Amino acid sequence: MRLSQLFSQTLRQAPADADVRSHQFLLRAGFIRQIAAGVFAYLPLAKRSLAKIEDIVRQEMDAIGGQEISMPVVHPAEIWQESGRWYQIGPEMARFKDRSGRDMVLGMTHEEVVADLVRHEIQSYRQLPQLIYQIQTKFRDEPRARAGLIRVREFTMKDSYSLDADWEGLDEQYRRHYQAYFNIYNRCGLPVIAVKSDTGMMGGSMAHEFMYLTPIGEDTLLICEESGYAANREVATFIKPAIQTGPPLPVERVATPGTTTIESLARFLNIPTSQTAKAYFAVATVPENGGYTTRFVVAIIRGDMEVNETKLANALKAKELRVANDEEIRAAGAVPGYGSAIGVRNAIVVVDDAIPVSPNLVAGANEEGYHLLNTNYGRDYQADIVADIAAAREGDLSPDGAGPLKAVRGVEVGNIFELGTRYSEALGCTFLDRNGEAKPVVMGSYGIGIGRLLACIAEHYCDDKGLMWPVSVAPYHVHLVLASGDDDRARELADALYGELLSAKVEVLYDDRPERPGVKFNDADLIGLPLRLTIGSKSLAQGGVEVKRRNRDERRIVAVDQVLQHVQDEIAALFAEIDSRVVEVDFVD
RNA sequence: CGGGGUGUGGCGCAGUCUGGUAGCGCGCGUCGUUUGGGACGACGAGGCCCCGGGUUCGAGUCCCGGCACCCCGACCA
Repeated sequence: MRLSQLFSQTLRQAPADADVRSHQFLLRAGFIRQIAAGVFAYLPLAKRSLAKIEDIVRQEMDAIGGQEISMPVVHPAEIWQESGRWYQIGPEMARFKDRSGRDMVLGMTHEEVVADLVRHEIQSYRQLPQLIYQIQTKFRDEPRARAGLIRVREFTMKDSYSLDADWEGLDEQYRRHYQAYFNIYNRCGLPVIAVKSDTGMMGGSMAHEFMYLTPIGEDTLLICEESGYAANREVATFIKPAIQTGPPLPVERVATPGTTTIESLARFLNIPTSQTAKAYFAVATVPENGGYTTRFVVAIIRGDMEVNETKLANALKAKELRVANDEEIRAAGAVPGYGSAIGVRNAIVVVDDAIPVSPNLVAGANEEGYHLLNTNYGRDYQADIVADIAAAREGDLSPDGAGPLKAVRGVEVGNIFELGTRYSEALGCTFLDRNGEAKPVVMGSYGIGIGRLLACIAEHYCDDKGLMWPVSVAPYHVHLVLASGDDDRARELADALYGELLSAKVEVLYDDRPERPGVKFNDADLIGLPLRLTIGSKSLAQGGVEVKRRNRDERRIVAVDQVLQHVQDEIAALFAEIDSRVVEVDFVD
C-alpha cells in the first residue's frame, strides 16, 4: 500500500478526550475514529490488524474442533423471553420494535440464538459433542464507555458455544478453550493471566476471565505470588483470621454515644474491630414463587471485614442489589449507625460464615447511641443464609494459605463459562441419549473481545513515539520510507523495491509522499510496523538500504539486491520469536 | 443514574468574567525554495461559535431549557 493513497492520515496532536495511550496512538496513527460514545469506525490499518487477530482466533478455534458460523445481530424478543433474560437484563440491552410492532433486541451475546439453533439441529447423543463459534458484532448499551477501545458499546467478539451430552464433555471442552485462549494471546504477543470469576448474567457454575494486567484496567484482581492463586475481586476468597473463642457471655446494653462507625466504636470501647459485628443494609430483588420480589436485607459481617456486594447478591440469588437508604432502614426497625439484625422485621438476614465462629461480638442495639456487648449468632439472632460474603483485600491470606494476596488491576480480554443446562432447559434443547431418554444439552460459552484485544496489544506495545506492533498483528510487516524524494535514483530504487516486495508477497506500506524525511520517520514510529526500510541519498552513499526494527535502535545497511532476502529472514525471525511463546499451560481451577 | 468538566474551521486552543467586524498554532490547497528525525516564503480555501428559546439597538459572550462528548463513582459477560 502506498501511504499517499491510504484512507487515513496521522494526527500531530491527539484529540483532547483521549487519555489512555492506546486510544491516543490508535487515533493519531490513523487506525480508528470515534463516531459516538463507545462507537468507533475502524480504518484500513486497524481493519488489517483486526483481521489478523481474527485469523489467529479462527486457527486456534478450528484446532480444538470449532466450526465457524454466523448468527444475526438482531434477535426476536421471544427467545430472550424464553431464557428469562428479557426480564433480567436492564437498559444495557438495546430493544426496539420492528415495523409490525414485534419486540426485537440487538444481541449482546448469543446463547439464546445458539439454543434456538440447537433445539432444531440436535436430536441425538450421536450428534454431540459440538463446538460452534462466530466472530460477530455485539451491542451493549454500557452505562459509560471509556478508555478508547477498552470499553465500548458496539464491538466485535469471538464467541463460541460448546454442546455436550454430559458435564465431563463440557469440562473437556472448557479446558481445551483454556489452552486455546492462552495460545491466542501468546500468538498476539499479549501477556495475560487466567483468574476465577463471577458468572454474572451468564449464570452457570465455573468461569474464568483472561486478564491483561495494567493500571488502566477496570477490574481489580487478587493474586497470590507464592501459589499463583488469582481471582477477580468479585469472587476472591481468603482465610479469615480467627478470633478468641470462649463461652457465650450475657448480652449487655451499653451507651456508646457518637459511635456510628466501627472504627469509632472500637476506639470508644477499646476493643479490636474484629470483636464487633457490622450490619450492612440493602434492598434486593430476589426470586420468590417463580417471580421476583423486592426485599429488605440485613447482612452481618465482622467489623474487621467489608461486605462484597457481588458475593452477597449471589448468596441471595438477587438480580439487583443496592444499599438501603435511611428511611428503609428505619422502616425495618433498625437504626443507622447503631444497626444489627436483632429486632429487625421482615428482612432476609444474611450472615458471613465467620460470624458463627466469632463469639461475643459487639453489635448495634438498634437504638440511637447504644450497642450490645456479647451478641452471639444462634442465641441472639438467626440467619436465613450463612455464606461467605466478605471482600478479599490486599494483605489478606490467600485461600490456599500460601501467602498474602496482592491487588492488581486488569482488563478482561476473554472469558470462559460453564453454562451447564440453564439455557438448554429454558429453551428446550434436548437430545435422546443412548437409552432413548431426553436430556438437556450441556453448554459452555466462551468469549474474546477482538477490538479490546487490539487495544490491549497497543497499550502493551508502545513507547513515547508511538506503537510497536508484534509481527503477528501488525497491519503490515514493512514500512518502506523514501527519504530523499528529490533524488531520482533513490526514488527509482524505492519504487522498484516496493514492486519487488509486493511480488514476493511481503506486506509493505510504502511512504511515497512528498514529505520531508523527519515527517516520514515520525509517522513510521507512530504507526509502529515492526520493520523499517529507508532508501535515500544517505543510505545509497553507504551502499544500499537502511534496515531498522521499530523496537531497536540499531540500523544496518543492506545491499539493494539482498534486501528482499534479508527482509524475509527478519520477518521469519520475528514470527519464530512470537511462536516460541506458545506453550502448554496448567489448568488452574 | 449521582458528582465534576468541556462544546469556537479537520486537530489543539484563545476570546466568554466586563456584549460591539470571529482569532492563533498545526493541518489543508496553489506556486517557489528546501529534503535523513515534525523546513521556509507568498497567496488562498475553510466557521448555523453544540441546539432551541429569551434579554438587548446588537449575543460566541448575559439568562432559561435541552443535547453531545470526556473524567470520577454506581453499573457492567
